[in-house]
Amino acid sequence: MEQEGIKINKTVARAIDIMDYIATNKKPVTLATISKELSIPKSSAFDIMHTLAEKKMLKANNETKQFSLDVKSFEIGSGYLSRNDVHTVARPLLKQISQQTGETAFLAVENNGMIVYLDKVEGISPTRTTCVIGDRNLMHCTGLGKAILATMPIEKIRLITGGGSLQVRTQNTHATFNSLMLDLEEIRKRGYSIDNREDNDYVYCVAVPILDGDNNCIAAISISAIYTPDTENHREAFSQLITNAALEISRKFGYVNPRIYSEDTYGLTDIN
Amino acid sequence: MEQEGIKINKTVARAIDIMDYIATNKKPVTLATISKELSIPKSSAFDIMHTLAEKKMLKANNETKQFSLDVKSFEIGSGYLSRNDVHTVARPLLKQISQQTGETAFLAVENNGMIVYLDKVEGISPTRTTCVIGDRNLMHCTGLGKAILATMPIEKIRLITGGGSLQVRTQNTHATFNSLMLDLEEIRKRGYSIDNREDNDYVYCVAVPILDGDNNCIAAISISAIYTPDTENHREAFSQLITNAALEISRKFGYVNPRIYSEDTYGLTDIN
DNA sequence: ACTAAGTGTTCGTATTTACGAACCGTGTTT
DNA sequence: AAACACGGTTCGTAAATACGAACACTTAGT
Repeated sequence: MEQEGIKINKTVARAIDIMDYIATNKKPVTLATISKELSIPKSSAFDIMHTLAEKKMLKANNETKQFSLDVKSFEIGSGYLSRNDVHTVARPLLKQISQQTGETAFLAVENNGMIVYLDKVEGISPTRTTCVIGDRNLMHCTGLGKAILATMPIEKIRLITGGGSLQVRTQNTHATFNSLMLDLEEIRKRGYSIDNREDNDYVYCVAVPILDGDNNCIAAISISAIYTPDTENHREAFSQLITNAALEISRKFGYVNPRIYSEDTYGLTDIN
Repeated sequence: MEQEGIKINKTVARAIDIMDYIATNKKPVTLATISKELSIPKSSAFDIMHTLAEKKMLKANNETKQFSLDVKSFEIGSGYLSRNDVHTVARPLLKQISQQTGETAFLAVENNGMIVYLDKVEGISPTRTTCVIGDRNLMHCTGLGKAILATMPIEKIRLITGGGSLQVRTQNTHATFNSLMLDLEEIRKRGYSIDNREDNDYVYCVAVPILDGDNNCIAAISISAIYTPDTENHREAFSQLITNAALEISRKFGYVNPRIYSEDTYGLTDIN
């Protein structure tokens, strides 16, 4: 591992790791914590964190000696969305879907083997589902994640999931790689993924990937609702809406096939 | 200037500057551009940008050789909002205000002498106003900016605005420091700021600051509408709504005074 | 009251990075 | 087709950072 020719600059890598740690750990942290958790010498972390604070990336509380994120991190992060085409193209469609169904519509991308929620439009339903924008989640137990996995060659799926037994969240979560692969095959035939309480005991969701002109999966969108015994009755309507929206978005990125999961979409023909 | 005892780490400062540059310039940039614009030697910028790319902060397009922001920047930026208390406390109030008026409600903070838009809830009005979340704007010509300026001591206002002639955006923009100071004094008496087409020829807006237990201004909220000859008729209703909301939010941060601009709020008694 | 354990901070030097210059690859001009 | 311009990449060494150790300060324990 790490035999890449890329020369990693230790200082900037540490700066990012520190901000990432503070962003994911939902509490502000002290210099000592960072030093311990990330195995960075105190004096080194000191220099880095104080420059980050000077640059308004981190906010230093002089009383509690705790560091939290500051506005510049937000400004830079917003820059990602404002020039991320998927986001701007998808948003009106998400709104439309949310209005038509009363449920919440989501947009997510894959990154480092997990999904990252980019956007949501909450429905008016009193029992609507939600999530925190920017948060990560597992792929094998979410509708969005499975929709994306189904576009990938088997080697990549194995790499991401680990290939053996999978982390279980509910009674319905796929516990094994083989079980997941069978589901992915169905997803490809069906044209959309279903998450029937696999991530959360109360949430039902259908999702479809977004593809570009090179048949690369660049994102996925979903409709998500609180599960009730008659949720299945809405499945057909939900899947139609979400598939049409995904096709419309995909076409704006040059995708030309008439359906989302075509043979060209994924490099995989048999799952053995 | 800059005689602080803080030892700035050149490497992390540059890394932040690079991301900041890419975030504010709305186009992807090449290594050469960064090197020229930020006066960083090519070979140094090379190392930094490639580690940033490795860390998923930047995305490197191997064909066009252009760098843009990647998801991690978004994730980190989202971390700011999810633990920024003002944001979570203010959001439901913004929603409420937007529903009651049909117009757009905004939340912004001050940073480095400018306002940064943190959140908005767009109204249903077909002629609603909007902005890009995460963007910056001038203080002296916006309702949000003036509401915040009015809480500051005169030295700080002078520092931020430059103290002399001000950048003019419309016929109504304050062109001089003195003109602005007279307005701020009125704002303090009135309890809220008015932006009557000072930033944009078509936008009218009322705004109020959010204060914490130490009487520090931590943010501002506003209602913004397309200007029409009868917009003034809504002023009283708008200002009541926004002031009540600001007081409600401020109290959650320990603010105890019965009105927003009390004598304790700002260190300033006369403007000469 | 003293000790101990926890912070953050400073400082000198071993270690790492920075960066000028040379190189490579592409596309454009002459 | 040679020369040029303009981008990215590599490399050796001057220059800047990293970091162990010592220090200072606060809080908790005995």
